[in-house]
Amino acid sequence: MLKLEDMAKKIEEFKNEKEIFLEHIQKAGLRRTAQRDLILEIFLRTEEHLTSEDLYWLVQKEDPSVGHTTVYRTLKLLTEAGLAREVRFGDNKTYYEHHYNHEHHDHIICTECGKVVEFFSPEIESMQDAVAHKFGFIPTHHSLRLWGVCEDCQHKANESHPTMASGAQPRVRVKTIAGN
Amino acid sequence: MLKLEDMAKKIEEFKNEKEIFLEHIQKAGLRRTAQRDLILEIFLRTEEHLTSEDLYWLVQKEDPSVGHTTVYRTLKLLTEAGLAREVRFGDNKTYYEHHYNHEHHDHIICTECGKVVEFFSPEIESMQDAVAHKFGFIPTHHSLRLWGVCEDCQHKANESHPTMASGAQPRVRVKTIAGN
DNA sequence: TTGATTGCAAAGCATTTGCATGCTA
DNA sequence: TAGCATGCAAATGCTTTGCAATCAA
Repeated sequence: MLKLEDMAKKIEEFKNEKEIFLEHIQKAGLRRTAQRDLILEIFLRTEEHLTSEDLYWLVQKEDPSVGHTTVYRTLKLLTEAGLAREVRFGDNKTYYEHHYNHEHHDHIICTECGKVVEFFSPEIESMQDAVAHKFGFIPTHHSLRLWGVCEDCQHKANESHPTMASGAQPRVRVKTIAGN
Repeated sequence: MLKLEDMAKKIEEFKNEKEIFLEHIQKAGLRRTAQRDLILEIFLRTEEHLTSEDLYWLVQKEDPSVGHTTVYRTLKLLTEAGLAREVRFGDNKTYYEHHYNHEHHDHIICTECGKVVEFFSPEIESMQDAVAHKFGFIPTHHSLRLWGVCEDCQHKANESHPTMASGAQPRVRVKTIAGN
């Protein structure tokens, strides 16, 4: 696919997500505001896992008047609208990632450097549903996280290095193709 | 198996877990104290998912002089020793469950009543390992949680009822046999 | 005796809430 | 105009930390 087409698709996608958002706002009897528009805008253009805090600082750069609270509240709103998804990687922070128009996926997290790889396994998905039904549950959603040592960190294993547990490590998000 | 044998096995298991604990304490150059003994004791005899808070109150009943802090610190210790495992069900609390001598398992959580069912699926387990290796990771551990509506709540679906999101619901732990 | 352990109070941290003010529909 | 939204400060809830006193080895 051409770059131009990629961009066109991206723009299209943004438009759709904004429409979804406005629709949700209307249905819920809420109001469209400049802050919500800006926060959504910046959220959409950022293809990363980010915390409310992260997003807050990005928003700050464009409009320093926006407060922490509004970002929190808007992220909840985006989650309700199906545009964002909450994820946790074990560092006791809530990350948000795009949800609408994005394939569902799970995460592998490196215990050494904090790198996060996204993957998708249809087999695991269907077995999860099977298990849920076996216990009489109608499944709604799930969370699967795998932890381990990534290739890079296995090679660095000789050198001494701090582990993730011992301090904040930069988190890297690695885009990945489907798993199985 | 006779009840008597069950009890004998239980006692045996407790003894082992205590030994593990003492061993861990020794290896780490730490010290055995009355508080740690008591907290471990009560943790072991409680076959539930419990929070530090929960455990604190149970301990209080037997020794009101023990503080919150010590329970927190001891639970961390038990986790390091491999006797406890931290779990989260989405209500933003850290639960602890027995880990040593207990089969590894995952959880299905009812989104309506908060019921938690434990299950184990060897197939899912091995697929998880396969996925990790595919991405170059050496897997260490994982967390799989399924959410859905349990059988009871499906039947109650006609009556009006609050959802879990709208308030604290009693959490029930259901002991379960292996999943697949 | 030495240094780990405890309990209290205080601090942290992420998140939520109360409320007066501002703004959308 | 009605009432939702905002931003600040304060409150919350869970967890950790500083510290003086205590206790195990």
